[in-house]
Amino acid sequence: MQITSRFTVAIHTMLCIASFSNTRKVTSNFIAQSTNSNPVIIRRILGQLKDAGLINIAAGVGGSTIAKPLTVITLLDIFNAVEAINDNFFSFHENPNCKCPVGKNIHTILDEHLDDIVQSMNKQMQQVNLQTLLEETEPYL
Amino acid sequence: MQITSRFTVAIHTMLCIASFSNTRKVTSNFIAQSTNSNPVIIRRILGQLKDAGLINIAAGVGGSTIAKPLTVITLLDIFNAVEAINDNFFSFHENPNCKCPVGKNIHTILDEHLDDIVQSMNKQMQQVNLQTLLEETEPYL
DNA sequence: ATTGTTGTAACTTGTTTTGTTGCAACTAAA
DNA sequence: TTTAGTTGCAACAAAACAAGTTACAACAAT
Repeated sequence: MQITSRFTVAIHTMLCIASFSNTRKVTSNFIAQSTNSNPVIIRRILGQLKDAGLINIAAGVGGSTIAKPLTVITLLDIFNAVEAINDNFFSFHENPNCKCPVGKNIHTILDEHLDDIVQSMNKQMQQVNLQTLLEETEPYL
Repeated sequence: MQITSRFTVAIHTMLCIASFSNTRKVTSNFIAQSTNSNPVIIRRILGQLKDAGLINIAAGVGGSTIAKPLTVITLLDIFNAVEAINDNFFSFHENPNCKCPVGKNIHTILDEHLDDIVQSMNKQMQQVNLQTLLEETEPYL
């Protein structure tokens, strides 16, 4: 069980746009080459990032730009944009036996604790913003 | 993207053993009925829990028991037992373009931050032990 | 008009999770 | 020593999902 590569590809995508959109047109094809992925895969991710309000996409002529100040975009924003889970990070087996006291209440017992885990993950993801990542990239540019 | 139900089924399994093993024989079949799963699925999970040293399984005659004090077994122990990831919770797309400064360094840039996220998740999982969960279950027994 | 791009649908491929069947090995008890 | 109930495991099937691919209409600047 792993978090999909979509998350890190989306971060990679955001970094490409942030790094290059002021000097060249950043198309799905360009990003696909940098990530070693596929333009259509990237377009799907770009669409999600746009729906989340993180980027703008130029229709027709092409190319994407960042839609917000880099300091306010965090890993959590990107994660939520491309991983449509939010409330169901952990999954349960369906229809546990309601005649068993454990089976009957497993959801009630676990929900709060699992939510705490998600919250602590979210909190840590919020600590990292795009500006920071970009600064860590810049020595290599 | 969701964490597999194996995790919550494993917690459910541990709770069944903790709740019932002193009054009856807790077999894979019994647990399968409580979780609405399959005895073989449960046996696979039981095997992982045993390998992690969390339970004992009686060969031949059958039935499982908890192998450690309930207070020292945490959700993290169970998670690590059944989700064989540990170091690769987040995944990357393979072979990013090493000619692109972002592609070339994406791993270096992200690894530490992603590890922080995993660590904060682990830390929260360690906050919840089986004893606590059992006490929360007991009102329903 | 032409060109390059996006958005999207439809399909394929590969992997993983979950379920299932079958059976040898084992242990306690009859 | 047989019997009954159970585990461990292999092999396979089914379902779900991630990722890749092909194709094409819609679009906007030149």
